[in-house]
Amino acid sequence: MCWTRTLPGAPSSPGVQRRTPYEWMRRSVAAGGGGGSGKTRTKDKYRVVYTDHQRLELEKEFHYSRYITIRRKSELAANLGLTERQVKIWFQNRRAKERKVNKKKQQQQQQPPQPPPPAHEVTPTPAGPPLGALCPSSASLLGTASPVPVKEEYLP
DNA sequence: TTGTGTTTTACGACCTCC
DNA sequence: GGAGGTCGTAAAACACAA
Repeated sequence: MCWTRTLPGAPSSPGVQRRTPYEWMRRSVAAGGGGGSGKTRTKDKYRVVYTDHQRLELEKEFHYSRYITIRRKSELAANLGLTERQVKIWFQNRRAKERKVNKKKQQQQQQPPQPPPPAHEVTPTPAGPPLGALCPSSASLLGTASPVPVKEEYLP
């Protein structure tokens, strides 16, 4: 993901208009977030699309720790207007995505070298960019560069 | 504009840990 | 036993080439 898409309301893409998040919020409050009534997969709305803000906060949390604590989960859910279940599933899916990406990278490294791209396309950071390099907009919003400060919740 | 491939939510099945 | 993990998958949302 990495905010390379034209996300609505994303700071890095002010002029681009994707389907406004408020539209789906309006239509799917009951379906989205489980509506507090259990099933979230309804005929009316199969799945909701999280807002940039929700995704950003979740991503930030994921950068702090790939496994969220119960306490942080409930806090985040309350702050973002999601259910704890949604937060949990988001982290599960996010970890799955990371594994998938890592697997892909490994496969690419094991493959024989591809024909060299034109000189102007050679990337200067072949050794795996830091988090911020992959997600510049996210990184800028994170505020700090990679040694990420440990949140007090994660301290013993 | 449309067809197609990718990404993103959400779930069920199964497994592990306390 | 319940909560939460992975894995696989469905389907909507999205990006992009033709």
